Amino acid sequence: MSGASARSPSALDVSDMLCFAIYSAGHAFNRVYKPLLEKLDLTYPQFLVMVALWNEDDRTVGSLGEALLLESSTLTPLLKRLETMGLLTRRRDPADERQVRVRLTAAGKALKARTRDIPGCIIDASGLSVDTLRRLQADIVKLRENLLKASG
Amino acid sequence: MSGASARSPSALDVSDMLCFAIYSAGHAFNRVYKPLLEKLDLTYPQFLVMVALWNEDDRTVGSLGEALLLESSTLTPLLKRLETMGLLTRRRDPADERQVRVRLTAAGKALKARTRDIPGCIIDASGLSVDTLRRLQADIVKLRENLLKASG
DNA sequence: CCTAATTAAATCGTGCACGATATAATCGTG
DNA sequence: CACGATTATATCGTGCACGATTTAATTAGG
Repeated sequence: MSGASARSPSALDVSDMLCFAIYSAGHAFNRVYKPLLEKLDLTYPQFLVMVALWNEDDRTVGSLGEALLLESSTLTPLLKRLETMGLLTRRRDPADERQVRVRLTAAGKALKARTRDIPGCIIDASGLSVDTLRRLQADIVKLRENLLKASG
Repeated sequence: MSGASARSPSALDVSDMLCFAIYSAGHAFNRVYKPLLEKLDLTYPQFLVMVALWNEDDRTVGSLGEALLLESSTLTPLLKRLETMGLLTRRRDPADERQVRVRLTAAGKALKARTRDIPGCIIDASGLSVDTLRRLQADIVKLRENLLKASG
């Protein structure tokens, strides 16, 4: 048999690769979120932007990008869609016209109430205890920090 | 202060969400892989397809989709690009013309030699011990299985 | 057989995601 | 205060990713 079945730490087989586990777990999360978010007419990345704004409103595009680790080339069209839906407004900051300030509308704020049961649904779908989830989350954040450090 | 800072298990704040940790860790992995894969002229999903084929050649599109948890609508254009690059061939199976068999070319097989130091680079970039990585991988695979079960 | 149902890929439309580049405003230095 | 450098966002091009639909081949039932 080939070396792949030896399951060495650096095995080059998708089923053994942590990066693939994370890549595919991301897709799996998306599949769980999709029916829940469709009721709100949001995609998952749009939902993340809304969560960020519910926790801190009136932010610049850059501040959102820092929180979500996304570039303006990703956020700008996404924010325009949310603006078209009437969930937020985008306006140049008069004090510094380079910046665009993103603010929730009343509808955007109101939408939060309709997300109350989502965390519970996700926890249920994960099939893991809250303690396990918390530990896993901390480990992955640590991993992410190391990876970002390594990639400059 | 808002409820978010209480860090309750179902806290609706991106920095507390496991799904976001995984989503952003996926992006972080991509950033580490990018310079390594650019030398091979591969994207990360293309690399995953090649890894799958290095471990088992002469597969159908469906078999690749099952291994990588991707749909034919994702794989077909991706495989066409790899075919254009001369790394693989796509041919209808004469025994069942519904299926398309994907086979590595000599160039595709040869490319594997140029990936030898990638696993080591990734392990280094992760900043974690091989044991920790292995445990994390197993936990995330379990999580993924639960999520896929829950999403039908 | 021969048609209905099933299966396998491909196609299409929408929405991320990012690097490279462009545009415009602000800052820093002399 | 002028002008080069920096900063913030937007634009463009490429490549996933998926659901819905389409096309074509195989299988099953009568």
